[in-house]
Amino acid sequence: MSEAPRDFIRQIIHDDLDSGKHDEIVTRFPPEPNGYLHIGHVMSICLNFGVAAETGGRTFLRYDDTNPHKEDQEYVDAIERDVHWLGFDWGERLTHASDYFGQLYEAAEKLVEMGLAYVDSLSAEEIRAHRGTLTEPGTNSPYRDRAVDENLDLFRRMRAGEFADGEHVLRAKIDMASPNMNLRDPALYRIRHIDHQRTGDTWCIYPMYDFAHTLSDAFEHITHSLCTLEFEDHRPLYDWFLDQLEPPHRPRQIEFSRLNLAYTITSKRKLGMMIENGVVSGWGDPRMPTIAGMRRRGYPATALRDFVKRGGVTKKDKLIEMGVLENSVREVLGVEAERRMAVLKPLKVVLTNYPKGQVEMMEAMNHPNRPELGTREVPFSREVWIEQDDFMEEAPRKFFRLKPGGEVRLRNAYIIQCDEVIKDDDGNVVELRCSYDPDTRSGTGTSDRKVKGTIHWVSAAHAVLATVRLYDRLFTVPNPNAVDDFMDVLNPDSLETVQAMLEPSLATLEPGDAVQFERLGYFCPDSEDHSSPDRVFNRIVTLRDSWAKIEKQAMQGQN
RNA sequence: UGGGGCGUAGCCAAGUGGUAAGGCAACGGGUUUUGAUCCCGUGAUUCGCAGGUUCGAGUCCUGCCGCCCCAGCCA
Repeated sequence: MSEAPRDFIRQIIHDDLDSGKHDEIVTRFPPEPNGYLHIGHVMSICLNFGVAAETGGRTFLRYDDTNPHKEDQEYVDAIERDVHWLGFDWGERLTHASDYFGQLYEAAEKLVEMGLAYVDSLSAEEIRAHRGTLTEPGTNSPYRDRAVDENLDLFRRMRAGEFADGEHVLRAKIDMASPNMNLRDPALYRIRHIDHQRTGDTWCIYPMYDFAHTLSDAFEHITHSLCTLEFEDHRPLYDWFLDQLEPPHRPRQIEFSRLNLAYTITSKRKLGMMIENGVVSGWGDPRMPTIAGMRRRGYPATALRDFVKRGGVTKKDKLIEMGVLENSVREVLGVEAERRMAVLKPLKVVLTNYPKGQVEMMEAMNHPNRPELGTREVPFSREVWIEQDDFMEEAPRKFFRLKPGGEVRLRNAYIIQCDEVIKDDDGNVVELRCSYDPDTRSGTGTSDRKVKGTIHWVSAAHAVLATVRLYDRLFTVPNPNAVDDFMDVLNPDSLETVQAMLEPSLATLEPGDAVQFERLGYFCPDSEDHSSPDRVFNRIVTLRDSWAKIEKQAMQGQN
């Protein structure tokens, strides 16, 4: 058992185990299948499955499918795939609120019989008007004191389909003057003549969240029902159901704060709008904060779990910087990913003193800190591609790369010197003529002279072409949730596509394999669009880049 | 302005009356054929503010301030 951090929820759980209140911890992850799971859900999944696993308990994956109007099978399939991919297993415990529709209905009748629920025939608008406001108490519905028999009859006829949508609603009879709005006679059942994805047309009345969720928890013997802060006000209602119905197992609801990531949005509605408007390609677009998107982007599941662990579990509103997530991703990939060379924005270099037609195979380590991963051979020849950014005609003093007359080491190969810069009619640099020093070959060279910079390259004659997608944050402000219209703060440059040159060994890389393109970042073949002739790579995350910082600071100093 | 929560460094976060852990970021320095990795070092006389209790307060009490959530027949 790993040493998990003792956040306030784990403390409660351990206290309950120590005191003998519970012998076994049972939790549940209860998504509504009306959208894809996102980074916020990752936290809930890790928490629910985590605390149970750490204590030898069990976790249910339960679909909160009480509103057939919004739900779809596509989402249930995606949810299962995503939870599994994240590394969790619910075993036999895959359930649905709809599994309990029968028991839920019976419990509702029981409340009616107890005089604790009534059928209200007011319209939705009238009910709203009777509810009062945050500072003013509500007023009782004229139907509030219907006799039990009449309520029972009406409720049964609601179920039998005798009424149209909205004609009646079953309400709990609690307190219309409660300062807690959730206790002002909340709706328990509404009429919806619509097929349910699982129960078909068996039902035309569907239970509301509070009622269904509380009882589903009780039915499954959930010990700790963990949810987010906005449900804090619902806890008195949760407890009210338990107090009145007295199920044999009494769950406890505990709330924690959501995980918000800076520069992203997690509202299903808003993510859906971005898809509709073509801002992104779908729920699994690599820029999306969905599990599907992050998986396609190349984020390892272990990195996501590590990220969530670093965030902690508290009740404080949080907006976590992207850097924390990126750090988790780099930390995992830095160890696991093999190194390769690729040039994203190619500039041709001709080695004028290198024999035409000659090819040398250069040995390169697959991982500088893990020699056990071995080496590979990379072909070297007279013409190579280097990165455009690695050459500057008028370079600042601290620029350690190539400049006219300057020297640089080609990684795993030779030291070269820039002799001539060739430009087109518009003055753009299109080619560099350089000479190499034969005594400086990596590993076997006779010269031990050193140069300040080392750059990556790809032999032009052997280069494998690929489309590489470079991603950036989707929004330009840290908290797009806080602006009037999130579409106003979209980052227009969240996707850049380049035609890159890869070293030959990359030709056979498959989706699912992540590698580091040295000096550039971590990349992986795209799981949707990559194929053997038409290679498509995603940049998962860049490497830390202290040169970029120096450059930025220099720019700011000038302005 | 009713009710429910939350305020410890730029972002997270330990701390459970005994003298402010840790991570990320930032900033210095070292190693390095990735300006990566790795390694070393630098941060709170102070915990939203003001009083009070106490030998002693981030922890207890009082008042104030700020932020978040709630008026779906959504979850």
